[in-house]
Amino acid sequence: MSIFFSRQCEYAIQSAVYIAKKQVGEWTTVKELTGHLNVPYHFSGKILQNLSRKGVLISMKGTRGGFALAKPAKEVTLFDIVDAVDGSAFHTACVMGFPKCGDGHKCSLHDQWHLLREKIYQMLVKKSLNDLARDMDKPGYQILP
Amino acid sequence: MSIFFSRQCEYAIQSAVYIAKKQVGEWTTVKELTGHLNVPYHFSGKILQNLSRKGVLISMKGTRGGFALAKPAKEVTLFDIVDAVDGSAFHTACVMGFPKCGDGHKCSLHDQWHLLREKIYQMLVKKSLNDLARDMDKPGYQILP
DNA sequence: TTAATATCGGACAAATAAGTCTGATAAATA
DNA sequence: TATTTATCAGACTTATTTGTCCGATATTAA
Repeated sequence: MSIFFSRQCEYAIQSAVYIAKKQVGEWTTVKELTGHLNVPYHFSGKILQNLSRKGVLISMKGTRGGFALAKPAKEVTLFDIVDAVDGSAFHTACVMGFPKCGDGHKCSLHDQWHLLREKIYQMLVKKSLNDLARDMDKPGYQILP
Repeated sequence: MSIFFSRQCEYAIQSAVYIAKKQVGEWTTVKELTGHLNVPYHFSGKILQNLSRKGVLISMKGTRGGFALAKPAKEVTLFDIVDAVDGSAFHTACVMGFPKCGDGHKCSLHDQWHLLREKIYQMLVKKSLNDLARDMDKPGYQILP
């Protein structure tokens, strides 16, 4: 099911994109979010709480409360979300899991994989939540209902 | 721990590389394998049995038994191993997990990711077990003890 | 034929990830 | 102030992955 990110991380990304579509100053509740996304209600709560502990989101309790981005959507990258949820171990670990693989003893895929994962990193770090939200509103890109 | 492949798949790859270093006609036992690799004994058995069910390995019971490649190491690609263990869902699923992402409704990363995963696929399908075994015997590439 | 040594099959146990529930707390509104 | 509605914290359950155990079967060698 999940390919490169954990399922929790996929949920986090989708939620962040949804929230990034909102006007500045608007709050998004878990109820609204899970009404539009295919994410379990209580699990969503956990994920958003985690993102606000990590400083990606801010939260407000009470009747008109909810979650919002801690920074402008232009300044939050996809990598920020991934890093907050899954970490960035993919940047150092051997793709085939060889324990000794490193600069001294490189595995047969080491250099190739290094290049590819750098491209993946660039893809994540260059894409802001603003980019994502904008793209997914274009015709042919619509995904969220 | 595991980055792109499941841990079981990492074990399978490492085991396949080890076996590919053997002469044609030699059998490798689970005991020998787990003596050299950092893979749990009984788990290793399961993994190799699975690979032989999938036709990647052949097996022989009894005193001089063990496992061996079903085909010459030149003809077995890394993708064959990955496909046998983890499948090839990474080829079709949306990297951010958007349920409706497809040719009609592409997500914002769709095309970029398509390119990258094709490069990953090429990396896997172009690398034979023979290549891997050869590379990992070179100085600076040594990983298996 | 017997003993030793290997895979095979299935059930089982442990660890991790995913998902749920409940009571507490804080903010807004009546 | 009381009620409503939201997040928050932690314990809990379920599902999946990882890892273990044991008895059966097949092969070799004494």
